[in-house]
Amino acid sequence: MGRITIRDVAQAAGVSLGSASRALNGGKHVSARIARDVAAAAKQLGYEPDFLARSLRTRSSGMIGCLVSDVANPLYAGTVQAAEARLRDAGYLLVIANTANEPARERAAAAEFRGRRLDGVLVAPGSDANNETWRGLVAGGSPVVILDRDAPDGGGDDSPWPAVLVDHRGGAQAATRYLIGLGHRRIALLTPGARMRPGRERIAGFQTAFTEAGLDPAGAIVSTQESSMDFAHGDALALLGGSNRPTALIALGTRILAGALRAARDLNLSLPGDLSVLSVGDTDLAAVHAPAITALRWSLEDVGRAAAELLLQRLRGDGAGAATRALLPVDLVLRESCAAPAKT
Amino acid sequence: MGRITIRDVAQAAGVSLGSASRALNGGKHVSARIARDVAAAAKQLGYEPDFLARSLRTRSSGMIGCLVSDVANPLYAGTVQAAEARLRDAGYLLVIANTANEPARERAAAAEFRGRRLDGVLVAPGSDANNETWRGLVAGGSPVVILDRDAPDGGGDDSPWPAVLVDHRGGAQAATRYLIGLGHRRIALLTPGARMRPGRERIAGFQTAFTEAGLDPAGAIVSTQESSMDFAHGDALALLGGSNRPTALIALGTRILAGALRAARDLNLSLPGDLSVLSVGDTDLAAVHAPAITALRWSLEDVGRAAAELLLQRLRGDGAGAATRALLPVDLVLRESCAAPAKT
DNA sequence: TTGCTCTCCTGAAACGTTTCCAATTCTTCT
DNA sequence: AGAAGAATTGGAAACGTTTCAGGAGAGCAA
Repeated sequence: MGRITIRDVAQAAGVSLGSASRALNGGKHVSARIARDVAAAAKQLGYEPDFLARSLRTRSSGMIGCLVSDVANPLYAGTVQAAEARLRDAGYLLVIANTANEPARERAAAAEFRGRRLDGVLVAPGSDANNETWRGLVAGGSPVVILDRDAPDGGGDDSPWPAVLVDHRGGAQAATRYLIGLGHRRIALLTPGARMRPGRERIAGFQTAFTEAGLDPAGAIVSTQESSMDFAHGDALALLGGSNRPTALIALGTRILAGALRAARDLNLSLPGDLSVLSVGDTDLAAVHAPAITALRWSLEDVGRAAAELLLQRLRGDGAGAATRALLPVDLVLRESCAAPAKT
Repeated sequence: MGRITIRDVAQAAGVSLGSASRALNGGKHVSARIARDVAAAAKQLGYEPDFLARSLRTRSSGMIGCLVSDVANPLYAGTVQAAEARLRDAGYLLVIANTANEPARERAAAAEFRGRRLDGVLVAPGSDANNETWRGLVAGGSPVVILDRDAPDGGGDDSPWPAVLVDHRGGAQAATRYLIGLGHRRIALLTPGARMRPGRERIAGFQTAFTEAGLDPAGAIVSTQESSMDFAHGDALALLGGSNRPTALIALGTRILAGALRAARDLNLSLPGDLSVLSVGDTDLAAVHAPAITALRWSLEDVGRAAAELLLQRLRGDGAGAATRALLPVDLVLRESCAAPAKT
């Protein structure tokens, strides 16, 4: 005695297979009597439809893929969670694939997704440059929504790729302006490399703020690094220990920020007296550190939700008139870690 | 012109459907010539097998579900990531379902998993008590591995449920012993409620350490709370502001720890002079805080990996002789946040 | 040569749905 | 009343794969 199929339900209800299917799917062209009988039979037998069979027939798996470099990174985790919530409400399941920033894994995951006939993909690859991955995803034919990355062919505003972007440029610019306004003239930006959009945009905004203020751009010190705490620690030590050290620091995320803070502590620099620190991304660490760290904040939930919404739009088919991209704002949360630089 | 099926491959190679299938699956009873021709044809046509159709026939979806209360929580995210890596190497895709601790969502997800014919499930429900969820999962017939939770019917060591457990009891006991050894006699434990295994075990270990030291158990103050920063902040304020305040604090995770640290700062208590603080879970915050927080640490990666391994074992069928549960150790990482209490 | 086993191969039957097509019944209008 | 049209229904085909039941040769012993 195997699983209960729709066939059993039809038999129990005394109707044909097709009618049972129509009745269960609430389709039209079903009499009230049959609808009732089938529903009753289904309930009584404890019938549960088989998604696999259904998918095979309808060519829609009801699953969305999520290609992301590092789910354990809080910045992604929050996004994924929000997207999952929205998608599951819409009846989709979310499949995640961690790429650990390895192109090979990205390609493998893209191929896997294609074979599994996923209905759509949310993607934030480890590098913008990796065209292979993009091609692989597109080949599947299902809609793709990009999470805070530039699409391969011209990231212009008319790019055909639906995307959810965060206004890192505007945020970085606002933060830099703020520090400049406090009197800082040498500011260091510690960020993961320009390999990806967030880093690129932040650097652009950072430098724009300098030039628009008519300041010597040499004061805008960009230090790119991998997102490792130890690495950032070493770099920050070198940066802050040298002569003519910056008077303010903009650091990305928990890890780099942590490394920078440790370095400041090692050098006995007090915050914000000797050094102003500003965090890109409002983490628990920034909020609770003493002194509390002024931070750029954007909503991870909004990113996830917007991405899900954009994807659902495409899946429903009304992709024509709808917006193709969303630009989410970044706010500057003022706390205690920034002040005017010490007089020299 | 649609997708390329195995039928096209067979035709191109000039063999029958069945032969093509066997050739591609590397099965026996295939001549070298056919194997070669089929492989060539498949490659030339760019054939990619359809997992859905295959699944329907083989009754194995190649997917593992992961039911977890909060993926955005770093404690879970790390585990999920490690599990995903191991499972994907084995050819499985990981499907996540966030339950946000709502039993209704848990039940819905369990039903969804059943309908989708997932091959196995990794589960860490929001509450041990919710038998509905368990029943729903089991009904699917596919193996279930539990992540750091007690199974419903008697969590004894001979429980039939494969599980990966973390030795929170041992960890809490060691931490408490350490604080007692420093001279503390009033210690507060801030942890999410006893609703779930980790909390229960920690409380048990905490209290055991007191009784085994022959101390007044009234000194072991257990303060349970939801994992919200603001909540913990308020509670910690009340706890530390009152008369006869504890001289040491054990706080769980980033959020509660952050709340507690904020409270200590608000009350102008210096660490570790006025108050010793110990973190359960080694987060970035604990590592970088000034002073650095002594913490209990266990490996999230190991939990995920072990769970995946346990599940794969079942899926391969050799569940009989294999170990049914793993108990992972918890280490005490000594840092600067604990010291002997001030003399009264 | 005959019978037997063994290997390789083909054709067809599943897996559980949805959906198309044709057949039937029920309305409704002239 | 008769017929056109709509609504409902049953049966079968399809989705793309794996696997089962056998058939066609080939090798080998008698």
